[in-house]
Amino acid sequence: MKILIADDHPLTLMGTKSFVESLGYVVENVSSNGTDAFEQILAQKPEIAILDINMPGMDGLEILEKVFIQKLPTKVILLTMHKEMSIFNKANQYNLFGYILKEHAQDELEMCLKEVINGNQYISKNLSSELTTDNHTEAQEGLEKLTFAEKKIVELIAQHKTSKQIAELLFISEKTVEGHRTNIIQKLGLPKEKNTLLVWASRYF
Amino acid sequence: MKILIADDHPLTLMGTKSFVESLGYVVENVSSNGTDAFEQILAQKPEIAILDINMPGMDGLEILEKVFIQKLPTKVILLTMHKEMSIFNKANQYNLFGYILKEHAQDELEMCLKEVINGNQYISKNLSSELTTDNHTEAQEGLEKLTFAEKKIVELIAQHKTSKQIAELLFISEKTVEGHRTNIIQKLGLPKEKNTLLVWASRYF
DNA sequence: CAAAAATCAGGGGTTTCCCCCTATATTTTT
DNA sequence: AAAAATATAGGGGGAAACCCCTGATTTTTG
Repeated sequence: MKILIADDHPLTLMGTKSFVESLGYVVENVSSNGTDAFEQILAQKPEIAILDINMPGMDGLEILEKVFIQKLPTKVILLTMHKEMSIFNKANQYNLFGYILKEHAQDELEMCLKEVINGNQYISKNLSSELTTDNHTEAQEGLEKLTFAEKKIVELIAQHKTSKQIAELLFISEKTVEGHRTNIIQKLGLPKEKNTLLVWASRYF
Repeated sequence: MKILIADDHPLTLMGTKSFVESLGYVVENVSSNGTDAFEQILAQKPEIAILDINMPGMDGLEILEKVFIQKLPTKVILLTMHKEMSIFNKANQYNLFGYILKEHAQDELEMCLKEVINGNQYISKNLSSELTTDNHTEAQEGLEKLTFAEKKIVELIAQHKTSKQIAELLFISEKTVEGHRTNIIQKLGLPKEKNTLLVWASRYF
């Protein structure tokens, strides 16, 4: 039973590792960034991967998506601070095995591992009650309305790229980028002022 | 040598605890919220308290302040994700003994503990290089360079007014506003990209 | 399969920001 | 008194953002 744990915060990584080990499991691989974690999943094919959602490079959600698409045998447990239903919903499309809030990890991780090992899904009990009190959703709610291509463009706008530069980066026409911009503004419900999208992206992305 | 550790994330708390213990120290108290942590400091008077800054109830900074005001013997080490100079500056007014970024905890905590036990202050080596990207003070410093008329214009830019609208509001020519804009950008040292002033004003004003 | 959605691409237009330059009146500093 | 800073204002121009409109291809979904 090989278990991989990935978290970009070293202390949390160590904490998770020693906690899982205290439950009697063997942690064979640890990783502090998403890209490395996925490579290890590819190479080592661990039975279980406990992944933080917020990581540099590739986040837990992206790894889960890749694992699902490539039909890898690794069962993914997402460990996160995010109580948002949106992330959970997204993750749930990719055969997610476990979803646990970091705050309740100590109470739930043991049960979760047992269930996941038996092939069952385990979702944090506290999720349903807490996802009502969500804080910074204004931006994330907006982002959810966007398609993948649109989100990519918002990301580049936040990096102060112009439509021309974005077009070059994505190998598409400047006109396409402009079209996306118009749609994004529409979807986000931004006021009809100049550069509101730039300001929005700069602030919330 | 009694050490107290407080962190609201159980996994990070455990990680920090086991790491500190692996360095040969004894952790006598742990706490997952600020209020409880301070009560334990009051009751147990540990030599050292390693506190997370972001905690519910009372944060690390508030605890540090109380410890300082009440002249408690506990030496406080703040463990944080925040690279901001502002927080460090505030903390430094209260006889802060250690300031470590979570990302570098593994490299620095051992040295930090040694120094703090010897009565010395230890500040994260990585702080100095990273605190250049401080937001609040940088903005305020920038504003101080501006004249009264320029500040007024920045204020209106932050309210999403265009140069034309600003001109009408201030009963001056649009060209004057544009001239001020150019000078403001110059004084603030903003990069030569479009709309940087708008983004700057929106964010920092 | 058919409908809907996403992605791509173009024409044409307006407004805004920002740049270059110059210039004048007033006030402040040296 | 001379120099510097401040606030004012103008000409002209380029780049970008955003608007309107249309259309095609591909992918997803019912």
